[in-house]
Amino acid sequence: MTQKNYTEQQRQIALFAKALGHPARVAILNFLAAQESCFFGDIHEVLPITKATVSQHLKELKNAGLIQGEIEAPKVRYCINRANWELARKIFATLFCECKTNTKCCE
Amino acid sequence: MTQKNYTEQQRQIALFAKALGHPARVAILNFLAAQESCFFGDIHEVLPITKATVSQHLKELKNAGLIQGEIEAPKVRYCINRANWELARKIFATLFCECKTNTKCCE
DNA sequence: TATACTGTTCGTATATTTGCGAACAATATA
DNA sequence: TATATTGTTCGCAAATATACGAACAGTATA
Repeated sequence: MTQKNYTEQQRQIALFAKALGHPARVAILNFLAAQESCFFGDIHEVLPITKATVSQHLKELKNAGLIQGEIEAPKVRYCINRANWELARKIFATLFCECKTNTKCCE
Repeated sequence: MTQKNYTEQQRQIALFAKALGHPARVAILNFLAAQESCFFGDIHEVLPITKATVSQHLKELKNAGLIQGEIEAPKVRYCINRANWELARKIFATLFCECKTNTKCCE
């Protein structure tokens, strides 16, 4: 089989999508997107999982570049990474508008 | 801990996102979205993985509702599920537009 | 300095994902 | 009827993901 690689765009979409691929992480993003920023505890409070697991999910979202956090001792403040959030918005919009026959999209 | 469940919307996003969470599946969707429909073999031809694995990825996309396939003996024709494609487009657009301070999005 | 508070990291168990070759099923063709 | 073509399914191995409690680290407070 010849070498058929995936494009950078495809890898980037997959990376963002993977981060969005768990309800807890979607809930975290919903929560963060609805406000300027908030503390870890506030996020933990609205989720049905332990703090260890919340911390893990936050780490993944951070690795994907969708959020960022900074220490504000003794708490940690989290917020959406606006630049990448916008990038993600565009990249997903592009993907879903690449449909040949759907007259309803891209309007 | 009280019961804090995820919303249906959050589960749906996670479901779609999970399906998009692998470059091969993104490539398949790119390929399918660019045309009316095509056969399994055409998809396999542009991917760097074996047919067994391609078949598996197609199954996942089908389970997520993003594509559909029908037998056209001895081949199998696949295409985007336009209704759910549009739903996905909307649901992702909504997610990414729920940002409080980003002036660039939702324009 | 001791204690409380806030999160992260570690270790572990379990489940899911990814990928492959081989076997299989169904139809088409020689 | 035998053989080729087209995909799917099976069985397996390796890698990742998910979740938890316990331990830990850092700062604030008594």
